[in-house]
Amino acid sequence: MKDRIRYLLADAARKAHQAGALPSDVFPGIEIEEPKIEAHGDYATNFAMVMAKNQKMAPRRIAEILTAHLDGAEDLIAETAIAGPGFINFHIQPAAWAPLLKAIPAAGERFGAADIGQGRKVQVEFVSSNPTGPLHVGHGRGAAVGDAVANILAFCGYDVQREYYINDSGRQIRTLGLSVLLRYKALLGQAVDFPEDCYQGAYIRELARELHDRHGETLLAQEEEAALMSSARFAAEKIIAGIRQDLIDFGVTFDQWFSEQSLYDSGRVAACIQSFRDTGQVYEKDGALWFKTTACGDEKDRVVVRGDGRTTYFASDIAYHQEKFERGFERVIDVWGADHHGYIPRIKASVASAGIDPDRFEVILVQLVNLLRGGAPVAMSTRAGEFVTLQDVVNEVGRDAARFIFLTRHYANPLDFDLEVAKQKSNDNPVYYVQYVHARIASIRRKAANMPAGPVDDADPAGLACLDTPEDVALIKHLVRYPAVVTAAARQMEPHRITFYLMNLAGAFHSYYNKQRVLVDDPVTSHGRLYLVTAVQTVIRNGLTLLGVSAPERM
RNA sequence: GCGCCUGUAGCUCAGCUGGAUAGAGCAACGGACUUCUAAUCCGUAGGUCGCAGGUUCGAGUCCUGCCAGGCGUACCA
Repeated sequence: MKDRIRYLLADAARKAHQAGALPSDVFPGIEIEEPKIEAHGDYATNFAMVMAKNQKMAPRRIAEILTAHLDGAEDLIAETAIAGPGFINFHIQPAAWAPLLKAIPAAGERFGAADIGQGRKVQVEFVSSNPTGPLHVGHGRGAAVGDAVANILAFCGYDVQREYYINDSGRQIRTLGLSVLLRYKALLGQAVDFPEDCYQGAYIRELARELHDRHGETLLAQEEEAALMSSARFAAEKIIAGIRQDLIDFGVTFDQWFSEQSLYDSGRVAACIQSFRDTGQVYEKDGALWFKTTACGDEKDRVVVRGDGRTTYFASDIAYHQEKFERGFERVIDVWGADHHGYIPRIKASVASAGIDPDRFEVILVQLVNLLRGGAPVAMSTRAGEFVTLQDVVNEVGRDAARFIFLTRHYANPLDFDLEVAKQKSNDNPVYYVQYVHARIASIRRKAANMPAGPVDDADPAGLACLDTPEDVALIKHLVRYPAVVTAAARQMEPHRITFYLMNLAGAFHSYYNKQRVLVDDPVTSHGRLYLVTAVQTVIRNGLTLLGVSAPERM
């Protein structure tokens, strides 16, 4: 619809210039917007105001000239008006709306998609929780955001790969191994001193029991280092398997699980460091090896190899991100917790050092989740092992409610997640409000199948012509907006735009439902309205699918 | 100190990359079920968009400076 108006305006501007009414033939881009106020019409443009300087004319005068040269628009535009400092407002013919619906069943589950990716390869890396414990709610938000962003980009024509990076190397894995090994020894009757910096959670004891089930008492006979590594490997594998299952239960799957350790095993980290030595991007100071990240805007240089010869976490990160780009991704997107924001400059610096445009590396920083129960904060201490796991939350409130709520805020804002509210099947809980639309329409369609209203999936011009009440038009206008919302969500990587759109569309539908009966005595009207609500159902389902939320037939 | 994020109705938040008179939900108050699902709808009320400047025809939106809150600022991961 906007494109048609844009075309008409461009045509009018050209004709006005040819007729000598406009001095310049240089025209700015045409922005069409939807006014907030109904009296300002269905669409409006600031076109006349934007070109005022160039044309050296008053905006309102230009608007008059433009509207006078609008041509061939009678069946589309009922009325134009010039308002304020020079807006042109367009009132669309009520009958012009309904035919737009035909695009929805025509595209079906692809409705809303625009090919802005054009097959370009994008990687979205998310969750990537350390395999030292189960996922908690914060990871759940990252999972919901990452998965939805990946869905949206894929829907919009990108070739998307989802990846989970496993930090299965370094000191924390040793700590995990030690924690489990100590609990294992205690289990076998040895007196052990359990240090405070070991993982305290109950799941560590559980892992120790499983370690015993698998290996019996054989680890006691091994040397300390060997036993520790056995314990660490066993525990990490178990935990990763648990994380993978938790994510499956949450509706999230990955194309690849990438091991940090593999970067060391393949010699990739060492090669990376060597190449930086060769190109002089690293230097020695105080016995350590430093990377010149300040050259790319970081506030200080960063250590890649410590004085004791061990590499830092940053070293493998450098190698990892270079490896990503070598795999051919045009864009590499990492979803991180907001507490990691300080790492962006150094990773960007490392990417730039490898001769890659750092803008191709993007980070989505997801703010933290405050878990509440009935308004009261739930204790979340990782160190003490007291935290509510993602699995607990999914079991308690359900996958759909959890995922939807995670996406009801811009990710840059902290989120209060109240378990009691998430369980409520009321207006407080928007997921049911949206899903209810789908179920209600499914119910109408079931009923219609038993009526002589005829087939509903073909557009009947007479039926469409019945869709001319203000309620019909309001609903159609909502549906027409959907593709633009998807495009904006993809460009900005902001899934919450779809969430809010769906809540608004749901409101428009529920309102319609209470005002207009779909199945009425007149079969032609019934047909038209059934066609309309079926289109609503399709858009609701498409949107929910992008968010990873189900669209139920019954509730 | 420095860096990033945030500040919009009593509460929780949107605001389509600068448009016209500021938008929802919750909470409050008053209404609507003999009907395709009341997990719904309709109405009333609620605002100095943190503060102060600046940019221009026009600012919640962009720029600068303050104020407040969160997070970060390791040869930790």
